[in-house]
Amino acid sequence: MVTFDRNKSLGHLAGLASRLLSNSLAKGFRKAGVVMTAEQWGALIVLLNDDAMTQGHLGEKLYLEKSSVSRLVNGLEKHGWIVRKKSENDSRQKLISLTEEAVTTLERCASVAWDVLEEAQHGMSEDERIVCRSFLSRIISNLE
Amino acid sequence: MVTFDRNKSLGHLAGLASRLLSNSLAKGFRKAGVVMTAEQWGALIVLLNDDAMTQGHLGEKLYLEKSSVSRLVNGLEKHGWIVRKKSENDSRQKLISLTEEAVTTLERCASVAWDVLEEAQHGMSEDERIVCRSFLSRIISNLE
DNA sequence: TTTATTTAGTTGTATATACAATCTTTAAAT
DNA sequence: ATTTAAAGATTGTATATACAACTAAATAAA
Repeated sequence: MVTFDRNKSLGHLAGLASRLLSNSLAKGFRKAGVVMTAEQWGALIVLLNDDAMTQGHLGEKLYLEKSSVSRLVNGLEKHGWIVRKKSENDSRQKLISLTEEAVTTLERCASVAWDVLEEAQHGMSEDERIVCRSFLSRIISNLE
Repeated sequence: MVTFDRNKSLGHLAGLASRLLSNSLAKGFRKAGVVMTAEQWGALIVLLNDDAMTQGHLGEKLYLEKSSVSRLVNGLEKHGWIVRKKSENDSRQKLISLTEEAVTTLERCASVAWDVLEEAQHGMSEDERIVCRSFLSRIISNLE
């Protein structure tokens, strides 16, 4: 007989924590008047810190398949948060950069994101938060 | 200026760890000759421990919307891993139960899942693993 | 230089998931 | 008893993601 206690499984816990975080972020943004998913938020933050990158580079940062990047960027473009520009050096590449509107919107979302992260880690000391993140980083590097 | 270090964000780390775990599981199953997603695996394990439950009950266990359960169960049914039976007490309900084939398949998958979880937690002591899971549980209960 | 290979993105297809709308059946209210 | 409300499940629609196949452009090989 297979016995696998799913409730104590790392996979279950990581998946659920991640999903609840994403859902809370999206709900918080919506309540603040911004229709934005957690994944879009993550991608825009990457672009905010390192603007005008190719889709391939964005995919490396987000650890996403190029096809997933393509569709994620489609959504960002539809919202008017980014623009695609053909690279002059290499016409296969498309450079993604944030619009002014995106920067304004991110300002509005930042406090929401902060609050959600705070709620998620409520009752955890700063040291515990650091240890928690280090465990997740360990898992990531183990599986990369 | 918004400054949000995504690389150190809990959301980023939890999301990526969860996604890598799911991908590794699916790849491991595929390599073992079973085409099964991590989510399907999770649902089947729930059913293995507590068979013949309604879709609503399954959704509670998995923390999924009923519409998501409906489609997840469609997939399981298509694979021949579960059957839907109308409840006799309440004809709105559908009782889900595992097939023999599912049990056999789960046996084959169990060692793969074990190996992936082991790989993910490589270098972590048993105590650390427990602490890691408790952190994730804390996050889940904070957001629930 | 012509051909073969690699690289960057897109599109097809499939599963995962949420939210809203709908349908059917049961339970509650009048 | 009839009407209203609630509950269980499905379907429509949208985003997220992976994998495979494909297109176009740049590089390497011949």
